[in-house]
Amino acid sequence: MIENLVTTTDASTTDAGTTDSVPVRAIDRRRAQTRREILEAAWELCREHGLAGLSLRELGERVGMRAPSLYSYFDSKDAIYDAMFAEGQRALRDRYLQVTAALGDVPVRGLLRSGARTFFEFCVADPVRYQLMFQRTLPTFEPSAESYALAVENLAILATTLERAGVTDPRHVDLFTAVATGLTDQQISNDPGGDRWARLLDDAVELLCDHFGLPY
Amino acid sequence: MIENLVTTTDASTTDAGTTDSVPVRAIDRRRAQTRREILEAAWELCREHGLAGLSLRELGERVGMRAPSLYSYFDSKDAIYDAMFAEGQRALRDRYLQVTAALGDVPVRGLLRSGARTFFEFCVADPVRYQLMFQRTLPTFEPSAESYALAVENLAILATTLERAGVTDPRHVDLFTAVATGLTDQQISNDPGGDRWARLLDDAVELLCDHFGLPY
DNA sequence: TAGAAGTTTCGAACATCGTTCGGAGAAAGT
DNA sequence: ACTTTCTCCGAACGATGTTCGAAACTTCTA
Repeated sequence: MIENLVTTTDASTTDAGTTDSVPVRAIDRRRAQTRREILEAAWELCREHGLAGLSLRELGERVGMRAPSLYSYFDSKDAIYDAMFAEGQRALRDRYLQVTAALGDVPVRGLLRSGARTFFEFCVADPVRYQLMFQRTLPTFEPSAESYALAVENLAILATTLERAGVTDPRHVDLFTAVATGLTDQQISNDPGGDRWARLLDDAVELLCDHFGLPY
Repeated sequence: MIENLVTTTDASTTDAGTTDSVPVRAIDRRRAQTRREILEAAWELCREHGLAGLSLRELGERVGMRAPSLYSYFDSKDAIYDAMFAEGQRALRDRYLQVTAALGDVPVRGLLRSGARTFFEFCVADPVRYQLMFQRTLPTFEPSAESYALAVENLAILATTLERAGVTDPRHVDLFTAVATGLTDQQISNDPGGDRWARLLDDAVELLCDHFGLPY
């Protein structure tokens, strides 16, 4: 059982996509709903035209308004990216917790194997999201403190998983993340939709476990 | 002696940074010189404002002309990126050949160690160049056939090096590149200017060599 | 229910961007 | 000296993110 390690900064409960806490007034619920629609359309457009190809006029059109109207929901274009970034981090966290909870008692190597695969498949499932979350590619965008905290939290979850598996040396943690992201990156960049590097994942984890001296 | 192999398309000989082949007419030499100046200024600006932050008006100003004048040297902004991409690939190839030539007869593990380190240090030395060459981040830019051929050539050099060291299994080649790029990417993204992942490089190569069953 | 307060929408406009066009001026070739 | 070629740039086009202000709509309060 994984208890409440959640209640730190903001975005307390797992609200599946909302940035603000759950609204009470009807007007606020409508507003939050529109925000969700905008973000959903933004994801679509980014997948169509690339992350940097997002146009506010086109985005507005897709949700039935003009570009300036978007500014009553988000302070800027980068604020939209920031909300998407936060959504991605929350989705990854939920996936981590979900997988960890479903696993129960599993040998340490299985723990690392499933951790690596969870990350890998999460990234491969949505390359644009991966680019936004892990590759600092948009020139003006930088995640806000709140969103960055979510990323830190996810790193902490990873570190906890590794520690639980007996990996304590920081060098080993770094090597593990490097190999996982390396395989992921190659897969997305050089064989999108395929499994050329996906097939190497289990072997790589096994190799690292040997190197770390972990039991089976 | 380099005779008149000029009349083909372009880029035949090793001209260390020029895109077109070595010009004979004075006017063409002047033109090539201006192209080099533009590219040099473009590198500078990209390092200052990020790869996507390059502005043609600002670029023109830095080389003493207005933005439209750049169009007599490059067909478009993406053509400038393409020339920079090609420059990067040529620089990496030269670095590869230079290191390989200096090595002479070296045990296979040393070969792989120095190959990985060459790549790593080349990338870390200029993150913007790395982003342009290896991360598909600019939405409209795609390397031209000529430039892409340089990238393929570099991959071939890498493959040859691995083969010479006894690594023939394609899965092993893929794993090697994934680990090398993974360490590189983490270093650039999460510890720029530091050596947090650089220190792991030799260990990682050694680990892979063990896994490949290579002699010492 | 009437009016005040707050919120949402959008046309117009600004600065900036990559890019095109056309003409002026310089350089090169004959 | 004449012609051809090339270089440079002001003006302008369409697109971008963003701001402003005035309407229209919604919500709250007397």
